[in-house]
Amino acid sequence: MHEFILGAEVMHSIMQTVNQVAKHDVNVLITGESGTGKELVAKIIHLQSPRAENPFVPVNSGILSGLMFEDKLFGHEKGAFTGAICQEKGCFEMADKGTLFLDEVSDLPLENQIDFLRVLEDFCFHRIGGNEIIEVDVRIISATNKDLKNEVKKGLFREDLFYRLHVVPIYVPPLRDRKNVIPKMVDRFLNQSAINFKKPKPAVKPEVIDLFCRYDWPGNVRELKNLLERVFILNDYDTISVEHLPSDFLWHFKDPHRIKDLEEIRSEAEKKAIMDTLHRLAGDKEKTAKILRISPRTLRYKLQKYNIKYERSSKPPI
Amino acid sequence: MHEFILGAEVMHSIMQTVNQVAKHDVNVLITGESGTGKELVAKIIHLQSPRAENPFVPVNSGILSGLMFEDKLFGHEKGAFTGAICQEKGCFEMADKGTLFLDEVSDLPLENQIDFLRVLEDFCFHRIGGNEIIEVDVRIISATNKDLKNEVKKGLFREDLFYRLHVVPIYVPPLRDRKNVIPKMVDRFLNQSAINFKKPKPAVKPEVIDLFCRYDWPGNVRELKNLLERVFILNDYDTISVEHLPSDFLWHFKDPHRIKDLEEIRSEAEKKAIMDTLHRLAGDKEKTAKILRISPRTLRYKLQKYNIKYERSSKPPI
DNA sequence: TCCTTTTTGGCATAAATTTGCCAAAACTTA
DNA sequence: TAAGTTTTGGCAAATTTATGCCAAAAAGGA
Repeated sequence: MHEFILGAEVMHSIMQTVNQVAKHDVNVLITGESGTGKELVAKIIHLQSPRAENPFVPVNSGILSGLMFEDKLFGHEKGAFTGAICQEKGCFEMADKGTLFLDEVSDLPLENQIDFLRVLEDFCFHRIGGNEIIEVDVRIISATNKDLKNEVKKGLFREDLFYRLHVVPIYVPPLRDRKNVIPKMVDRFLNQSAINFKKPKPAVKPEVIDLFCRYDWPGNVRELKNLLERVFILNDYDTISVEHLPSDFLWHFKDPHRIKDLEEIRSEAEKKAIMDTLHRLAGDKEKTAKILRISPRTLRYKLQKYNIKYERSSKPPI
Repeated sequence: MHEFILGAEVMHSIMQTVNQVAKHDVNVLITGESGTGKELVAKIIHLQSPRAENPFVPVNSGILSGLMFEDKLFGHEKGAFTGAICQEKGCFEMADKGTLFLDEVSDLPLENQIDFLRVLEDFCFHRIGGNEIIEVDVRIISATNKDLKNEVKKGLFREDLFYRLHVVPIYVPPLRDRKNVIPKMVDRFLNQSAINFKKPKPAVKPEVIDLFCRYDWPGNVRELKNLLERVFILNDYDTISVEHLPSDFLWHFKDPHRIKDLEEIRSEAEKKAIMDTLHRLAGDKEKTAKILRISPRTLRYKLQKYNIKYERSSKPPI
C-alpha cells in the first residue's frame, strides 16, 4: 500500500533513501508540504529498521509549547505540578528502543529547542519534578513543511539542533508534481472506504479523474483522501460523475486565475470575442474581421486555430 | 443640407443614382438600416423629379394590416363600414401625379401585398364600399430595412411584387460605416437645434467626437440626432464634454463586447491575469512567470509593455 | 448549365513576440 | 563597507503570428 501513496517514480528514489537509512540509526529530516505523507514515510523507515518491533511514537510539536512540551516529551513525577496526580512517562520513555517522530519541528519554540537539543546529546533526562536520571535509546525522525535552513537564517530555529536532525534529508514532493498517481490513489482510497463503511465501491468517470488532474491540490494527498471519503459517504451512485463532486470543490474550476496559464487565458479571451462577434453579425466573416480590426485572412487563420465553425445565416435585423 | 446626412463619399455615389432615376418614372427600392435616412433619399428623388410640385405621400406599411391598410391606401365611401361617416380619399389618390413612399414595405402582410400588386399593374382601383373606378398616376418609392430577396426566399414577400418595386435599388449604408461624417453631422444638428430652440450653439469637446466615433450607432443617424437634441435641451454649457452625455449612452462603453477590437480584448485579458497572479504571489516575479508558464524574461517584457509596476512584499501565507 | 462573384486555403514574407544570454545595477548579508 | 546574490534591461536570434497574394473551390444568379 505504501507505493501508491508516494507514486511510482518518486517512490523509487525515496525508497532507495529509505532503505539505506532504515538499517542505520541515523536521524532523518523529512520535508514536504502539508498532507504529502511525511508521517507515512517515517513509519516506513521505522518498519524497515531493526526497531520495527518497538514503538513508533509520533509527536506534533506544533501544538505544544513551554511546560506542556517538556511534559509530553519527558513525562512527570507525582506532584511535580498541579494536576500531576501520579507519575507519567513521556514520549522519550515510550519510544525507548524505538522511533520518536517529531512532526512540524519548525514550530518548536526556541526554549523547547534547547531542552530537546540537550537530550539529543546523550539521551539522558529526568522527568519533571524528578531526580532519577533516565537514559533511553531512541531514533529521531523529524518532519517539517518549511525550509528549515531558512528558519535557521531567520533565527527561528537553532542551527545546532538543525544539524542534529538533518543527518539524512528526505523530500516528499506535493501531489501536484506527481499527478500520475491520482488514478491509483482514487482507486485505493475508494477501496479503503468501501471496506470501512461497508458499502459497494463505486466506479469513477474519466471526467472526474481529468478534473482531479487539473486541480493543484494545496492540501495534497490528505485533501484528495478527504474529498473521496466525503463523496463516498454522501452518495450512493455506482458511478461517480462530475456533478456528484461537492460544490466547494467544483468552485475551484470557476476561478479562471487558478488553473490557467497565460496562453490559455489569452486564447480563451480571443476565442470568445471572435465567436461573440461572429454570432452578432450572423456569420459574416468580412464584417467580423472589420469590427475586430484584423484582416480577413487573420480571421480565417484564427477560426482554424481555434477550430471555430460558423455558418452564415440571414442578415441581422436593424 | 442633404449632403452631410449621407456623407460625402457615399453621398456622391447615391446622388449619381438619384440623379439618374429622378427624371425617369421608375420605381425605386431603398434599403438600409433603420434611421439611416431612407425617407430623406426618397424625398430627394421626388424633389428632383418632374413630380416635384406634386404631393409626396409617405405611408408606413409596417403599422397597418388588413382592412386598415386598404383603407389607408384606397380610401373609403360613406357608410362603407362602421365609422365611415363620409367619403375619404386614400394615399393613392392623394399622391396622384406625385410620389407614394412606402416605408417598411417588407412588413406588409401577404394579403395586402396582393391588393397592392393589383393596383401596381394598372393603377386603377375603387375605394372601399365604392363602385367608381379611380385611376391615378403615381410613382412608387419603397423602403425596407430587411433583405427583401431573403424575405421572398422565406415566402414572406411576393416575388412578383418584389420585381415591381425593385426596379432601381439604392442602398444607404449605416452610420457606423461612414463615421467620417460624424463631426459634420454633430455640427449641423447642433446648428439646427440652436435655431429651433433659440439657444446659443455649444462647442463640442474632441473627446465627445472621439466617443461618438467609437460607438456603433445601432439607431443610425436618427439616434445621433436624438441624442444631440437631448443633450442640447438638458444642458446650458457652452461646451459639451463627455460627462454631459446621458448615462444610458455612456453605459455602452462599459460593455466589453461592443467597442473593443481583438487586440484590446487580448491585451486586457493578459494584463489582468498578470496583475492578479503577481498580486497573489506578493510581487514574486519568478513565481508569477512559473505559474503563468512564461519565461521570466517574457514577464519582464510584458510588465513593461503593459506598464505594470509591482513591488515585492512579504511572502504570502502557505 | 454556364458564368460571375465570393470564399477558401496554400505559400511566402513581414511583423510581432518570446526568450536566452550577459553585463550592469540593485539588493542583501556579514 | 565589501562580497555575494538577485534583478534588470539591452541585444540578437528563434519562434510565432499576421497578412498579402492568388489559384482553386464553392456559392450565387440568370
